[in-house]
Amino acid sequence: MKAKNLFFPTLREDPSEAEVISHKLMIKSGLIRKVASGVYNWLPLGVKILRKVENIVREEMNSFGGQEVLMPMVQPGELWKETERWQKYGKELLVFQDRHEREFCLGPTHEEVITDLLRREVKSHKQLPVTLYQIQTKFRDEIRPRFGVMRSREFLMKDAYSFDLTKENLDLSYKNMKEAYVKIFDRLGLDYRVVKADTGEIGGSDSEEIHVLADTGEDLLVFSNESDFASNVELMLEEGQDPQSLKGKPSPDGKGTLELKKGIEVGHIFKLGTKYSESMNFKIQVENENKFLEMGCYGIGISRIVAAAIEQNNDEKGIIWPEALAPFNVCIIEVNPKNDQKVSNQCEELYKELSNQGFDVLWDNRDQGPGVKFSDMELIGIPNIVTISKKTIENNHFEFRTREEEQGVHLSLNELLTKIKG
RNA sequence: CGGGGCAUAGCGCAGCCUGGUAGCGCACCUGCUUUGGGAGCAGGUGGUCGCAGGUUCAAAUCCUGCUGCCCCGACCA
Repeated sequence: MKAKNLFFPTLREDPSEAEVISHKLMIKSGLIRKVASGVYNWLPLGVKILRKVENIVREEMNSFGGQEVLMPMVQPGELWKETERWQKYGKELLVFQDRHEREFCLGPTHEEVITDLLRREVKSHKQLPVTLYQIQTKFRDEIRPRFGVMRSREFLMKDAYSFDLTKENLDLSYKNMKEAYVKIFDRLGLDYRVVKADTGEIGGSDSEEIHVLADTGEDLLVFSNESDFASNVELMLEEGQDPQSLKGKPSPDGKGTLELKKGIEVGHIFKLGTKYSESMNFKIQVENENKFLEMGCYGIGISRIVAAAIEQNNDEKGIIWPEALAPFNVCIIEVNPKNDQKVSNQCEELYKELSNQGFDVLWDNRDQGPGVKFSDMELIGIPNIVTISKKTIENNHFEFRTREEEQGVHLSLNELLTKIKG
């Protein structure tokens, strides 16, 4: 893509509305703009990154046997009354009436809708197990939205639901999903941990969270320094206990002592058991018995991952995208093309060559000085930077560096291609 | 909802204390120059000072109410 055709309004100064680094950088680099508190526009560059995350999640969901569906954002009140969450979910549930004064809510999650869907369609154990997922916009009327898309009211989420006949099979589906999650977060290239978690309002038995480690995280996590014990502190605290008091204590599994770290919750997997199948009467006959379905639910905060990735990967110049999330693989900085007609020509050639090789290239052909181009490309975090100028043409080479390097190296076309392929 | 802060040009801010009809930097427009790290000079465009009411000869400035936004807390798949 040519930068002239990309709508990415970058800012020179820090936006006054943002406090945490990821929020500042997302606004500054033209990924998002605020519409209202906790509600954001995603601009082209932001959408590109969102899609990268989505696609990794989608690929792994599919390869682990999940099937994609799309459920509505607007949900009828009756379903929520069946599970009694119409009352219990609290004010986070944004409710309203349609013109016929029927009650609806904006979906903060989809257990009710998916259970309703499957109880109508699944009549035999032969149709099981089934795991469905969607990537869709959720709305939770947070008491205090904050830190941009990190804790917004409207956000993009992948939510998956598994349906099994027995607890043993639920265990398998859960384990399967956990594997998929590990695969996903490995591919995303983030420093993350899987920790034991509270099951909270949503109910159920086992539950684990996936956290991206970052000092600005809202959750405190405890780890053993010797074993793989890891938990959200919530689970370890007595009433009124100071989390810091856990530090240095022996790990509950008897191996090592505890240490604390902060994390951003980006995924959560649950064994729901029969909580929803019972309240919504979803059962299937096996032999002479009617059995309630064993359910699991599995969330990933897609938009939150974008913020978490930035929180973990930035410097004073801007974002440093992990390869898997970068909106472009390479940018070509065209330095002062008016100096020499050949500059643009060579940019065009390289642009075509790299594109043909399957790279997503951003050619900065804007009518700007080199300083602006370098700063912007660094701000938006393109991992590989190629510079073409009168000088590089006279010397018959390309200048190349990665986002994190200060100094460039001089390369031939072939060397450049190998380098970018990494 | 409790505590704190902010609201003045597209963005970042000053002016407010001590009332006299709005300013700076960046951006934007025009021209010339410049061209490897956010260019220079000259000229220019752009504001119901968040909204409503009050005090006053006169309000961005003082008073009251409201709204929005941010931060801390409570809350939170």
